[in-house]
Amino acid sequence: MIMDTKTKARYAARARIIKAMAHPTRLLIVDQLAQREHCVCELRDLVGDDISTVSRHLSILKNAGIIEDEKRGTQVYYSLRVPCVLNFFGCVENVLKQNAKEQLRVID
Amino acid sequence: MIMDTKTKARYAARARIIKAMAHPTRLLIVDQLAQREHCVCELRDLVGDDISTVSRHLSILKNAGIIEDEKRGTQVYYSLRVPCVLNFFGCVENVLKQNAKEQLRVID
DNA sequence: CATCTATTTGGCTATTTTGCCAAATATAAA
DNA sequence: TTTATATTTGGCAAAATAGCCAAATAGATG
Repeated sequence: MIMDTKTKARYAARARIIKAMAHPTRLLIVDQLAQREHCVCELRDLVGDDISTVSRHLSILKNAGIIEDEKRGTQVYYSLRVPCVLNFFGCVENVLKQNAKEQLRVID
Repeated sequence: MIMDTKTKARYAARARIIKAMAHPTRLLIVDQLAQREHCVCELRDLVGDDISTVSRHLSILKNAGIIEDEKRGTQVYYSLRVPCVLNFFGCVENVLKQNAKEQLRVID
């Protein structure tokens, strides 16, 4: 009972979105943008990486449709396009907490 | 205003969880396990990949704490440990729908 | 126009991820 | 014990990702 092409494509599309979130720096960026829009240089200061690296992370998130940009003068401001991605954090914390509990249980 | 080590570690931990989900096959597996537990060979039939590949995907999900396993006889049954990951799907569909809308808008 | 600042992109290397095959392991059954 | 089935693991090669530097681009300002 192998998957048809259409179903496969659907999962691939979903994975692309999630993959865009699957990086520490990009999670931090999303977290920051949840509060307010930021320009690239502000995010570089927060992240501490080379600005070209930050720009690449931003383009990955933008490409996935998670954030959007607006150029104002010489700066580019990024903001969260789909706030529901913030719901990920709650569940992720949940998983981490469960894992920690399990760790304790194993050690005992 | 660069990040401290602790904060960095927190985002890294979160990213590890999300990365475990960031693959089409693994999303399919999570989706299936949401309905009921499955043994590896059932999942292999659904996925269509080599069984060693499926096993590796399962170990990644298990390692992240998203699924758990139980050996019964010669088979290993996997089940969802943290159902809240299913909430991801709703938001991901949301993003995909928004992206499609934007596509339409651009074409017009 | 020349220059400055902010951002993106090309190009490169190092690292990680993927997926297969073959071999190892574990349990059940003959 | 031998055999068969289910699963995991080692090892490899191909592909994708990450992050840096340097160069290109774009807008603002003198």
